[in-house]
Amino acid sequence: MKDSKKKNKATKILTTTSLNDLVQIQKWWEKPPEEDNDKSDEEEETKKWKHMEHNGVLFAAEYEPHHVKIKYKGEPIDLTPEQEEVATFWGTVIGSDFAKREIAIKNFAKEFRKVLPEKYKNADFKDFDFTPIREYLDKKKEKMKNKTPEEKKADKEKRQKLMDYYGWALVDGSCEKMANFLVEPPGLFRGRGEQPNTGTIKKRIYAEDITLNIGEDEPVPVCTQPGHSWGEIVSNNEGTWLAYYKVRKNTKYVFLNSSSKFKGMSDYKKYEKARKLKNCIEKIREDYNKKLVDKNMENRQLGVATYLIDRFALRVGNEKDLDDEADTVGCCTLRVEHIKFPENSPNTITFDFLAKDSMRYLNTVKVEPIVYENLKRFVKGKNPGDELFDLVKAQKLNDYLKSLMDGLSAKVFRTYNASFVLQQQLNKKNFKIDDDINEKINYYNSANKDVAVMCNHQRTVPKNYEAKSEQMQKDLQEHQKYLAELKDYVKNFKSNKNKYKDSKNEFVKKVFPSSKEKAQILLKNLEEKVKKKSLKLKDRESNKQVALGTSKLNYMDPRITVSWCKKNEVNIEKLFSKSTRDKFPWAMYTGPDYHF
DNA sequence: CCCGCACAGTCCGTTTTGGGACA
DNA sequence: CTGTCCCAAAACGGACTGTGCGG
Repeated sequence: MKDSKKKNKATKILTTTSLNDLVQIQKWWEKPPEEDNDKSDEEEETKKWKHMEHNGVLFAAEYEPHHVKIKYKGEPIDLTPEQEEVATFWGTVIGSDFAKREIAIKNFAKEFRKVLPEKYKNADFKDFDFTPIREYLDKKKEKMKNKTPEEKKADKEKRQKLMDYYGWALVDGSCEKMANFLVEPPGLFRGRGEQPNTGTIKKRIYAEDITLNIGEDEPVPVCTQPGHSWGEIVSNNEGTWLAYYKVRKNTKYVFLNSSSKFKGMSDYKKYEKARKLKNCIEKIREDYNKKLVDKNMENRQLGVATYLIDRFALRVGNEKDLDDEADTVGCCTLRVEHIKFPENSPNTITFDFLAKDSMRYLNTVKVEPIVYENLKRFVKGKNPGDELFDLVKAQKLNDYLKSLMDGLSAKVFRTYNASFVLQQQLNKKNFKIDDDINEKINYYNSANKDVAVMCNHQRTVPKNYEAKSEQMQKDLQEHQKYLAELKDYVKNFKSNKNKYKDSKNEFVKKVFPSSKEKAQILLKNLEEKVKKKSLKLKDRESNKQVALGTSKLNYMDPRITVSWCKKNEVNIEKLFSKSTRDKFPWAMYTGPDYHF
């Protein structure tokens, strides 16, 4: 058979060759991709690869019935494996915040009823008791936890084997890590915010649902799902995806990891584009400022919308399908109800709306008088639910931006603003080489924080945050007290010798050594410790609702960070984790003089 | 008294998968 | 609209840290 021949070839290349031999880093950044000023190259641009092979995707394991019975009005009921699987979906979430949400309950109850035997079709969902399944799952989890080290090691090796087999793709001569290869397992859909589909079922995906993308003459990956075969095999080298399938309306792609050439190059281009914007930002601001006083209302709205995107790093705001998606907005979809004009504060507006991921954007800001006047005018005579920019859609705004700069779109402003702010903040302070490393890191983090706040990157405060904070506060105070005592002890060593005794309270073991030298060493260490604790506490508090990672990974030009680290002799590992460094190989060689 | 070690709880990096932009 | 890719927070899980105990 033709296919089995191909199969062998795939196995041969990707599994018999040592990964170390295959991973040849292509240093594409040594010859950075040019802006395509040469039109004849455009066709080449759309072809992303010549050769691509991989081992396909891995499916979630088949459902294994556990035969634990849920109860209906206190009585255990028999379920088929199919019904039991659905019941188990709920079993895994009961007790969580998710399972308490009204939409989740409503949607799941409907799904559950669909698969139940006829006699329960009109049953009240509240009469079902899933706790037996929950208890079973908890026990299972406990068992997993209590595995012997040998068993755990075996599990790990098994996972690693799968990773070695599925986790890599061969693209144009280099072996690249994949971002994902496991097909999303069946379960409950967890929408964010008031997502209308929260709690509905994500069906099991079969090989027939998968479309694979491989090179024209490459071997077809082995389908490891018994009794099934791939839906479609294509060779589309205008895309960078390796496979896709649909979960309801959403297309799920299998892509390469962010360390790959595909991702790295487009990241590089993204930041170069943002730098290009930096070079013509004055001209662009001039242009949209002119629009603010244009006679044409559409142009005015265009001007104001662009102003908001530039000044406040708003997203563009495409239109959404509210039947399937949560009611969240961006700039062009802002409604009258999302903006307030606080009394007695001239030229001040308050934004309050749900943005991407249903994250609340609440911000009171000063704007130019002409912007203020315009906004007042846009809301006049409209209902709260009416669109603020009724004459401007995302498409139109981006068309306008394109006319100002080649390749400009709304999101470029976010990248530009984030990188610009980081660079500015870092420039503000000059460290001496031997300044405290923790202070340097802290300073960088606070610059990072400014960016995150601007981009509205939030995180939920951890459940035990307050309690932990209080404890840390007390701990710090005790250490400070001890520090003062120890200082005094050292300073008046002889006379104080009997005044202080070693002691231990809840937080700190106080030691007063009998020799002055020992006390001095201790003092020095303690000073370090107190400083560190104090910094950490401050950092923790000011970052409690801010997520620094998103801007670090997606918005701030990594070369700014690398350059700053070199200039200030800070190890990059202090600021970029392993995977972050792997994501930005092209930025790691940046010198200390780089400027965004 | 001090040191090493096990254990638990927390922290933090990584993975997952849902949301959004834009051609 | 669809197709593709970038962005996003939450879930997850392993590493770290600090603590208490025994030798």
